[in-house]
Formats: sequence, C-alpha cells, structure tokens
Amino acid sequence: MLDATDKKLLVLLQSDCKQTTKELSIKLNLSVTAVYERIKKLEREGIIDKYVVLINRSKVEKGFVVFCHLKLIQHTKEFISKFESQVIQLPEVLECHHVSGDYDYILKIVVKDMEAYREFLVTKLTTLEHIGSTHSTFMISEVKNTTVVDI
Amino acid sequence: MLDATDKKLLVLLQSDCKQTTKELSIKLNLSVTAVYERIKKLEREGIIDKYVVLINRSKVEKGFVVFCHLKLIQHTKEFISKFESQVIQLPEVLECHHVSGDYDYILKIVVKDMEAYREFLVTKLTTLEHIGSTHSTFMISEVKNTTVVDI
DNA sequence: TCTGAAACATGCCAGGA
DNA sequence: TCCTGGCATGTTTCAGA
Repeated sequence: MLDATDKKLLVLLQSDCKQTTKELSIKLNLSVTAVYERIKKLEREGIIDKYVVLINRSKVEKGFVVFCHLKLIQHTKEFISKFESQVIQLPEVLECHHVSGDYDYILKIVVKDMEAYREFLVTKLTTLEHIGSTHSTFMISEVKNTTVVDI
Repeated sequence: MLDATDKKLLVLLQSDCKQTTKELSIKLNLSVTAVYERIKKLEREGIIDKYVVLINRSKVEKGFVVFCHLKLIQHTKEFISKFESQVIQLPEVLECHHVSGDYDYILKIVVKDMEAYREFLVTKLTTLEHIGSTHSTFMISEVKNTTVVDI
C-alpha cells in the first residue's frame, strides 16, 4: 500500500507534475532513482491516472459555468444507458454525475456566455431522448476549484 | 489570439501533457522548436494554468463524492467573505461555487465513505459560521468527468 | 527498496530566414 | 513565426548494497 512518502509524492505531483525528479527527490529526502521508481509504481497501479494541462477557461471564452440538474422521465435500464452514452458525447458537458435525490443527474456545463448556453440547451441537451425536466443553476463566482485530493 | 494550431495544441496537452514536443510536432506538422515556442507563449499568457497529475480517487479511499447545496443565513459582504475564506481551507472540499437560485453555494466534497462524510459534516462544515441550511446529494456513479475544455 | 553512475533522450537557446 | 543545430539538463537503466 501507500506509505507516507507515496502520499506526499502524490500531493506534490497533483499540484505540479512538471517538477523534475531531482526537485522531488530533495523535497522527499530520496535519491532521484527512488523517486522515479515510486512514480512508475504509482502509474502501474493506476493510482496516477493521467498527466494533464489545466487551462484558464475565462481566457478562452469558456467562462460561463452552469450546473444543470436533470430528471429522466423513466428509470429503465434502457433509458439510463441511452441517455448516458449520449451525454458523454457532448463536449460542453465536463461532468455528469448520477446522483441520489430529487434529480437523477447533476451536469457541469461550460460555454462562452448565456446566449451560448441557451443555444446548447435548445439544440443539444433537450434534444436528448427520455429527458423529463431540467433545472439550471448559474455560477456567479468560483470560490474554490482544485483537482488536488488530500490523501 | 489563438489560431487553429494553438487550439489543437491545447486540446492535446489537456489530454496528456507528458507528450514530448517531438510527438506534438509530428501531430501538428511543425518543428520541435515551433511547438516549444507556442507552449511557452500559452504559458506566458496564462492560458495554460498548470501541469498536474490526476489520480484515481477510488484507489486512495476517496471514492465517496457528495454535492452539498448550502445556504447562508444572511448575505452581507462580511458573512460571505468569512464563509468563503473558511471553506477554501477544507481539503475535503474540491470545489465551491457561488451560484444563483435557491441555494447560495454548490460544494463538491470527496471523502472515504458515508461515515467519513458524516464526520466531516458534523465536525467541519456545519461548524463554519453563518451557515443557514445544507442539502446533500450523493453521487451514485460518475458518468463523465473530464478537465478537457473543447476550444 | 535504495544508491550512484553512465547512456540516452529531451528541453531549451542561438542565430538566421 | 518558423527552421536548423548544439549544449545543457533531464530521464531511464543497471549493478551493487
């Protein structure tokens, strides 16, 4: 399993994966090779999933974030899997979570502005099959948004 | 501004930032140096925000995701900024969005299991000042979760 | 599982078109 | 903004503890 050094390493990499193994080795009091092998192990085990760039959405005209709560008209297996396979295809939908409660799904949608969202709703989202109702909640400001999981 | 090559480059880096500039140069039909300079430009402009590792939450005992809708008792500037500065400190809270609608905030919280969430609610979240009410929605399954913004 | 050194690949900076 | 070339720096492998 993960020891304290692995956990520390994961926190460091989650904040900045461009650090060299040398920098990491200093922070962890290990040799360069030791760090290298620990990283490879974490990759092999699938704990490290991927290395990605995070971009500044507001600088590429994607600053408008909407949380859309959505209900299906029925909860048959067929309707669910049909809806899910279609929603995955939509690039505006960054996240789709099947959830408990009044609504079936919570979607996080990113577009340019309100007009683009209206267009998305009308031409894309509500044209999916089996959708009962939707309820849109608009983001006013982003207080916190991190990908770093504290282990 | 961003030309088509920049956009393609950003999509590639958002999916995998460990690709070498050589690999990218082939995919983009450019020289290694040209790719290198475009990346540096995107970093300078702040469009590329950071390079991070994404981990597999379920493999590190953080597979339990909760969306918590939260209301403040009042909306004075003081209460808002106090709440926001405190919620940022909580490592279990990956996201906190100030939103329109019935609730003031939507939080995305990641913990080990229901018991850990109960503990978090009782000892951390509800001890913050000025909180009116909360409504927790539990994730049943993750249909889609990407950081890639289609530009 | 760690260390240290050696081979190899890549990142990065000139200089010029 | 692009290319070619070369040096510096990084990654990766391997033997040995």
